[in-house]
Amino acid sequence: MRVAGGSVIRRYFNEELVWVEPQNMPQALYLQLLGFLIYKGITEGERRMEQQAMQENVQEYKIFEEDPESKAFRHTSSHVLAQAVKRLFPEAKLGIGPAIDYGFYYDFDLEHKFTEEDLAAIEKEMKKITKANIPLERFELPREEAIKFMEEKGEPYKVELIKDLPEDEVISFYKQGEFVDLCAGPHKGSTGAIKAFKLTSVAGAYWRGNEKNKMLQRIYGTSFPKQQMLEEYLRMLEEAKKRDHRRIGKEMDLFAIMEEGPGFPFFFPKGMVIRNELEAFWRKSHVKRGYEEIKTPLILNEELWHTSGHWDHYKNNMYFTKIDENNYAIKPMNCPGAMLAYKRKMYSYRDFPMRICELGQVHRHELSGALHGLMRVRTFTQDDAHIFMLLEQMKDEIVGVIDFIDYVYKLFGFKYHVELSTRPESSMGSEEEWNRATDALREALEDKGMDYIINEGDGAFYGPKIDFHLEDSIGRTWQCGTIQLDFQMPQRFDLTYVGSDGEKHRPVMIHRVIFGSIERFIGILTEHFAGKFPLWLAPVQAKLLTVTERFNDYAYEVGERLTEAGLRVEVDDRNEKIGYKIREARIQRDAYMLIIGEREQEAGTVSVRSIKEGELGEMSVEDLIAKLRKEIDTKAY
RNA sequence: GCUACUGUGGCUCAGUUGGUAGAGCAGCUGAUUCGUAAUCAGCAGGUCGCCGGUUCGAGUCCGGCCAGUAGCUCCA
Repeated sequence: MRVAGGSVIRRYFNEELVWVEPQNMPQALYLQLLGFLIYKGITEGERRMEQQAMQENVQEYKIFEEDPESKAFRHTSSHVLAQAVKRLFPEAKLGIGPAIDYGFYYDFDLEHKFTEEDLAAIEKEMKKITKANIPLERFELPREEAIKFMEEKGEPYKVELIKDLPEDEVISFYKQGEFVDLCAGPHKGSTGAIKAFKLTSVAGAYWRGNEKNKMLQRIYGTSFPKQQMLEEYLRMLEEAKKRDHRRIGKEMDLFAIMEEGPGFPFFFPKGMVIRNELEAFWRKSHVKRGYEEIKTPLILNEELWHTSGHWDHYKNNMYFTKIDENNYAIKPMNCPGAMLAYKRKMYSYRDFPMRICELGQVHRHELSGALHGLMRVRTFTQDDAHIFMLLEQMKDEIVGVIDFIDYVYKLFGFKYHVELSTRPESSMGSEEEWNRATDALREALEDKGMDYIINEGDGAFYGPKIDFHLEDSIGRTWQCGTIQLDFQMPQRFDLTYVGSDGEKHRPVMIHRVIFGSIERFIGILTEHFAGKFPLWLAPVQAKLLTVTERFNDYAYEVGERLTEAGLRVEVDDRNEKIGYKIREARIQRDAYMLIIGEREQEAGTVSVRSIKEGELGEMSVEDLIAKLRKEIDTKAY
């Protein structure tokens, strides 16, 4: 994984770490880097220097999560966990126990449900094991013996794992004291290497990730070679939590999800400012790229969804309703509506490529346990587009969309990764069509020289797709942009155009989104910027704070001028102390605080304080307006 | 949907072995007119998620439902 050198951390404030707006580095990446540094065991002072160096010229960093040495370290931690559990609960059956990005986990099958107290007891037992500094020894067994070995130990899950290994695979075990585990390794030499760890949570997890299998209990933990590193890491997690979009959304009064509508978010005035600015930006940038906008209905009859294939492949996620004894569905996707819009008239090959976009609100019945703030909801607005074209225009169009998405994400300073998803089990169309479509996407990616992961069987039911994933503040990734190639819908809806030969032909179509969903995108933006949005998105761009009520008139006068200059302004004219007003404005993440008192009134100026940069000193109102306008206009379309 | 946990005034949280709700902030009123992260005082605000059960008595125990959190599964 490559990381371009970016600004990481700038200063400390009252002992508390201040997160710097990651202009070109997402929070999670920052955490990873820091985790890596912590892992390397450097001191606070060294770390700051290290960070300085990172800012200036470091082009590439190997990340904690991928460092093989630290991975082995966390993996050994999971074995220690399993050993401790086996000591305390001998009847527990072992599942799997790998290292993960920031820690490790182990799955157990056990009647008894692990409690908080159990975790504490297990931790204690783990301490004993690490203190005893037990050496880890690797040994190998032939297949049959390995199976017999695990059968004798009464580990049915391990037996299953061994049986599923390829015939020629070497079957290796690691032994530490009385504990033996099937494991490919590598590991640390002994349990004493693990100096600091913490079990963080217990959760259910299906055996081998299949919901038809039994649900096992999974214990999560994290570990480090030094206690101080663990503490540092846990503090980082706390900091990351502070930028959770659900928390900031509440603090800034942007949006909320209420008990009366699970998964159906409300947007309040300040949230709507962000939303409307995003939509305005979206429209302008689409017009510039030759898109035309449409709007299709939320509700369409059931017949349509049979035609589109949604009935067969997506029914479980749809909401239905009845109107005058006829069956209707609330749209879970915008494509069928777009198909009908296409079919309203005849087209020539000269009309292509035809790019039709739509901010389409969809409803999907997501599982209750999957809902998560704005990131996973039951109604959301896709910034959708359908592009109709000739086969030979396909690659250029895909490349065009990739560039568009890249442009938008870079504008916000997002780093992202790309996945290519192939044919799922439940799908329509022929093998040949799928191959052709998948190849087209792959070629476009390779043309652009983009790194991508292949995600087997994860495509949409009507076609393969390229997904763009952005990270949230604690490193979870969320799919936002996607480009999906579709040979099915045009067939199902019998879409045609007239070619140069005067005959009817079938157009090729792609679906794509850039934000993915406006809701999710706002959630990610909120965390990415920790609520300190770029000025063009900031709900309040300038907040006027008067030192005493005597300066209210002047404040309103200045406010008027700023409003006329097109800025979003609020005046805090309350009878409160200036420190109090500043504190509140900071919590609200108002972009610029303008302090107005005696000095400013007399000089006809304002004292400027930026949420990002702190005090900037006195400024004339004209200069301020020029500065803010310039900052807003850095956003291009 | 599954597993575990959680659910007390707008927000953040107290509430001891079951005896009939408490704080801070926000809000309102008044005083203060005070220069860069919380001025002081007073007032008001809660059928303790909902329904049922146990009990003389339940925020506190039990059951069901609803919602949330973490993870699994699924996905923009």
